[in-house]
Order: sequence, then structure tokens, then C-alpha cells
Amino acid sequence: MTPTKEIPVIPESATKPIKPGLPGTPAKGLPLFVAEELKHLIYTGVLQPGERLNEAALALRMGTSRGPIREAIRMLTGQGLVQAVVNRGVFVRQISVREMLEIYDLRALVFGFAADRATEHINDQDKGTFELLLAAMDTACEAGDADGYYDLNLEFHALVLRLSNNQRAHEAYDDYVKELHPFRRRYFNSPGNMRRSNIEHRSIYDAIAKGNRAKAKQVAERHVLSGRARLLASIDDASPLSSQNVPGAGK
Amino acid sequence: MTPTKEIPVIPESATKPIKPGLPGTPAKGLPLFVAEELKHLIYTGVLQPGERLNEAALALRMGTSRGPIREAIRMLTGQGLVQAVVNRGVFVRQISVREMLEIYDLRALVFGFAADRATEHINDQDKGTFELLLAAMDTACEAGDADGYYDLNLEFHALVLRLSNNQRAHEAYDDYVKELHPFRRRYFNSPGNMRRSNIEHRSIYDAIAKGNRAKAKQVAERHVLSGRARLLASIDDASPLSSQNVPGAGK
DNA sequence: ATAGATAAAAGTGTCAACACTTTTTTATAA
DNA sequence: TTATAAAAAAGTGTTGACACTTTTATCTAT
Repeated sequence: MTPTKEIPVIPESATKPIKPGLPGTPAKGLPLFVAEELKHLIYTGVLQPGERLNEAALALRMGTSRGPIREAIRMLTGQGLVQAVVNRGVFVRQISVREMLEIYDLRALVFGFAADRATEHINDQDKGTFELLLAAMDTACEAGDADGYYDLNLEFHALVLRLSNNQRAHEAYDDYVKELHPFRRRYFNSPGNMRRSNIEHRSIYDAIAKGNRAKAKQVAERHVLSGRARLLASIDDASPLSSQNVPGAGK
Repeated sequence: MTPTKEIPVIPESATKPIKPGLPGTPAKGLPLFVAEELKHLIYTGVLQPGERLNEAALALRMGTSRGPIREAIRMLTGQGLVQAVVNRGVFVRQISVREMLEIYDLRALVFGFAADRATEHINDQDKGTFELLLAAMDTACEAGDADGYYDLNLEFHALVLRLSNNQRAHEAYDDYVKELHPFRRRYFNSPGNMRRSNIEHRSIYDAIAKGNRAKAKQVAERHVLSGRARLLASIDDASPLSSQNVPGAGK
């Protein structure tokens, strides 16, 4: 079937712009561009969980035919962001509470792992960055700046993951965060939560800086698990959050 | 843009056969069928890492037009199995040694987690299954049946993951195994390796059965990491294994 | 012979049309 | 008025054609 031919070396230089002139046109293929646009729509909540993706409407909106739209959607199904049902359409994935809790466990696991490994790769410059971040978070904390705190919080976690020196772990962690993102409630609404969170951050950093692997791992894990606990608590008294499954996607 | 309409409840019953009569035809959409076929080709090594996927040839082989083929390929890119370069084609992903080691670390982490949690969910029937598996592995071990041992080995790990009661962890673990699969050398070629491996299995099971969480986690982690060490050792003296990166796919 | 230019071939990217399925609307009858 | 059936509409699934890019083969001049 496949012609017997030596495996080619994969070329470089492939970031050439498509349709160079048109503004807002991607530099990496229409389907990928559309896929990222869709992801944005999903993560920002414009496309809500359970909602169907209308190919024709999206094609109109993106200014292409349905082909690239479909290909983009397939990318998202591959990533598990949407689920396809034959002849019915594809739907933005609905995550059950159980699954959210599972993801939290994995996220805690990976973050603990990262903190552990970070002890072995941190250098003085990184320590400086940590100090800066923690100080900025203290400031945001006192100012009651929840949005600012949230961004810094992300940076803090990203730094730990970077220092883990395990790119796959970093990607997995980011995926978990993104997957949980549309469902998360405003955790840092109260200054008390922010303050407590930042105390945990500092203890994570301290353990990493001291090279205390076990402690770093333990504290980092607990930090994420406290988020899990908050979620669990918010479920008990608040809305029941659909735990419905999507059919036909079962493999 | 999107018509204001309440979010529909996702329907059930969608596993109806497409083209019910034709044999070998999927029951879940052509693209998904093709995607699984492609995955099979990749995991079995028919499509080798670095090789390009020819759309026309695949369409011919699968008996469809290029559309579904392209959609299937997009699914695989979403899953990270292949990498697309605009106007050049998509290539079976090449994993660097570094990445393999990273994946091993994560796999060890998840397996340790699963063993830990398994202590809390194991019941007497599961224990029976474990005993059966271990006995069968002993037999395969003495008979020098490497293939049989390998299958049982997979079953053993799958059981631990199932008992973790964390489906996402199970899926992640399977993904790691699959990703590493095409590159793994014949680990259990020598009876000595098999025997040692099975000793580790038994100690994992013992710790789980006794409810010794910490021990279970530790032993399970080390079990996978010993595989990582074997890989590392095989790299040092054997072929250098391409560590080339694919361009244009960087986000 | 070899290097460079040119033309042919192969391959990917996109689109519009059509077939089929599901959903909604409309019409009909109890 | 309500339930049922038929018809229309909306939407997904697939295909073949064409545009454009990259690769390969051919031709020419040094």
C-alpha cells in the first residue's frame, strides 16, 4: 500500500502566512485558526457547556466554508473539548461534578510533583521572581484586587511548573486548569480566601527554596486540594450543577 | 449571532449504525472510524514516526473521499499523535528521548496515585482477581511466555487503575502507555526481567491489600520508574534515537 | 558532468453542491 | 383542545472539483 520509501526528515520553516495581506487571517492554516477561535469562545463562556456548534453559522462568522470549520471541530473533539453525536451535531462538553473532582485530584498530583522537582532546578533568579510575585500578590490581596490576584496566581503556578523541568507535566497542568476554568466560581472573592491562598503560596515557595522536596510536594498538593474542597463545599449548598453524561461518545 | 435559545439537553441513544448493511462500516461516523484505523496503523508501526500521511492514498485505502480522512487526521492532531505542517502534510509524531522520560515520570506518578487510592476501593473479589493474575504471570514467567506475560501485565495495571476510582487517571495512564508503546523495546525478553517485574507486582498488590497507602504508592511508582531506568540504560549503549523536533507545530 | 532554470507531477487547502437525517412546523382527525 | 401524521425546514455527512503550493523530473548552458 504505502510506497516503500525512506522516511523523510521533517522540514523546518513552516510559519509562513496564509493569504499574507488579509488582516486577521491566520499564519498557520485556517482550521487551526478556527480551532483557537472556538476554544476562546468556549473558555470565555460565549459557547456554553451543552450548547451545539452550528457549522453553517460558524462558517458564516469565520468567513469560510464548512470544511475548515469541521476540521477545527474535529481538533477540539480530539482534545476532548467538545463531543460529537452522529447526525446531531457536536456539543460543548459538559463536565460532571465527579469528573471535576477527579481532575482536581490529578491537578493536585501534578502540582505536587512539579513542586518536588522544582527544588532541584530553581536558581537565584527564579527565587527573585518568586519573591516579586509573592509581594505583588500580597499587594493585590490587601487592595482586594481579585482579578489582579488571579493573574498573579496563574503566574506563580506556571513558574513552579516551568521549574519542574517537565514540559509534559506543564501542559497537562494547563489542560486541567483550562478544563476547570469555565466552571470555577469566583474563589478569590473574599479577601480572606486570597490571604489564606497566598500564605499557602509562600509556604510552597519556602519549601522549594529550602530544597525540602517532601514538604514542597505535600504543601503544593494540599494547596490544590483546598481548591477542590471549596468546590465540594459550594456544591453542597449551592446549585446542583448538571452531572449528565453525553451519549454516543463512549468508546 | 447565536440565536437566543435555551441550551438543549443532550440526547441519548446515538449509537445507531451508519449504513447498517455494509460490513466493516462504523457505527459512529466515518471520521471516527478512520481515526481509529489510523491510530491502529500508528501504534502497530505500519505508519512509522516521521512518516507523512498521504490523504489521497488513505482515502483510497479506506474507501472514502478525502474529507473524512482530513477530519480524522485533525482528531489525531488534537490528540497530539500527528503534527501538521501547512501545505506540506501531517506527519506521525516523533517523540524525543527527553519527552519519553517525561512521560515515564508522569506515568509513574499516576500509577502511584492509583495504587494509593486502590487501597480504599479494593474488595474481596478484586483480591481474587489479583491473585489469579499474579499466579498466571508466574506461570507465563516460568514458561518464558513473554507475549502472554505482557498481556497479563497490562491487565494488572488496568485493574489497579480501575480501583483508583478515578476514570481520568485511568485514561491518562492509558494514553501514556500508548504513547510510549511504539518505542518500547522488548522489555520482557529475558526471564530475569519478567521475574523481577512480577516480584514488584506482588509487592504492589500486597501493599494495596493490606491497606498500606504510602507503601503501595511508593512501590507502584518505583515499578514504573524501573521501566524508565531500563529505557535510559538502553539509550546509553544502543542507537541514539532521533530527538528531532517538528517545526511549525509550536504554539 | 554539474549547476541552475523550467516545466511537469504530486499533494494540500478550500469550496459549493448534493444526499441523508433530525427537528420543527403545519395540517388533519378524534 | 389534544394527539397524530405529514410536510417543510434546518442541519449534518460526504463528495468531486478547482486553486495553490511544494516537490520531483526535465531541459539547458556553462
